[in-house]
Amino acid sequence: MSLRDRNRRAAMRAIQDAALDLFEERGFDAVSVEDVAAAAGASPSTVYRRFGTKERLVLHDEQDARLDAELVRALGSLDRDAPLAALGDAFVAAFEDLDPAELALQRRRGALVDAEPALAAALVAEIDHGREELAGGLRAALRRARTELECDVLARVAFAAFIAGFEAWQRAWPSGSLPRMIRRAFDAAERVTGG
Amino acid sequence: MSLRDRNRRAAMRAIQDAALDLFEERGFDAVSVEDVAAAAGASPSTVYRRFGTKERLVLHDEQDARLDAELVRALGSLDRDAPLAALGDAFVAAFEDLDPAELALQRRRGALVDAEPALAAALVAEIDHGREELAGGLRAALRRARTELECDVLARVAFAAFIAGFEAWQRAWPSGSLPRMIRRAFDAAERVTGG
DNA sequence: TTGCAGTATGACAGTCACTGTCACATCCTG
DNA sequence: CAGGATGTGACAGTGACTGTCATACTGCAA
Repeated sequence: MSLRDRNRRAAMRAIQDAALDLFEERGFDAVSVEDVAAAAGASPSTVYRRFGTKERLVLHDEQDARLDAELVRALGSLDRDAPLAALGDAFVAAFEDLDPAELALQRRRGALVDAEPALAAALVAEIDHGREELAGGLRAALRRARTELECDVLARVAFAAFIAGFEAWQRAWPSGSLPRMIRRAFDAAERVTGG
Repeated sequence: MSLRDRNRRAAMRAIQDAALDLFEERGFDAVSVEDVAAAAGASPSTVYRRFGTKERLVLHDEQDARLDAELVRALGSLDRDAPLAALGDAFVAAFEDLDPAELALQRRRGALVDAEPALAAALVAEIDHGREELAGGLRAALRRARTELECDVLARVAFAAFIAGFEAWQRAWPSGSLPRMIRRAFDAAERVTGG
């Protein structure tokens, strides 16, 4: 990672921090992107260049890369007889050993998303994009063992369990462990299907 | 249903028809709400009053009420030992015996949603709202038999299967039956879990 | 240290989705 | 036919987002 990249990350963190402060204080709707830019000592142009949309000021997450990597890894060596369990392992692994500061940031963002329908909508749309990529990967990895429809359903169920676990963790905050909650959600998924 | 209601429905259908025509012809982004209003012989004010957002010009569906009703019915007499199957029955029932014109409209809207990320995002958000309501209903109906987490996961898996079935039907168009595709998706859900 | 190439930045103008308001028309009801 | 309730269009305003351009800056190499 070059020096430029590091600078960019630092700048984005500063802007996101300023944005979260303002949103928590006044509410998402009552704060304009211009306000955020001013508070962060940047121009609106820069904010848009970095984050693209107002919603991504909240949703942007450096941690996402880790989940991607875990899922790619899981796809590489996938147990064809228990694919959901394997995907569950990947999600759990992606959220294990998280920095407490990172965990608090997750919680902070989650609280805003809960309070703001516009953020919830944007988050769901983003997640759906990741879900689609996973479905593609599963189709490739399970070409022989499963139908296209099964791969699609599998990807959906996996993300369904993940999100359910994440939200259960948020409801239980500050007690409870995120990876453990995700694990429990995957277990629940196996329990509620098939009677 | 009063005369006023009937008039309103007719007006909404006319506006939605005009909107779909324009969006298919020029693309969603290249058409403004003002264009739609002009084509439908109404004012932008009226369009916004009826539909709320530009996306809902495409997503609005009179059929939604039927799905709601079926889900409420399913919740009323829910088999606690096979809740996913019962929900599957409800989704299948909601899309059985559909008017061919209604079916074509479903397909038309689906094609636009596939082509336009903004529409996909709005649709996913709308569905997520329905999913949340179902989760609430399940918590009430299964209070004794299942945990909150299980109810949440169950609602998510049910909608996951439904959407997967719907999309499979779209991919297979014009062959294939929508209720049968939904049924197959629910079967797939039971197959891919616990495997 | 300095000069250079590539890149980030900020200013600006423009589009359009969406909101709220108000006067006016139109429609069921008694 | 008079009444209030309801629907409508015109209008002004806000703010998210886009594209462009000149300028400033940064990291690298000589």
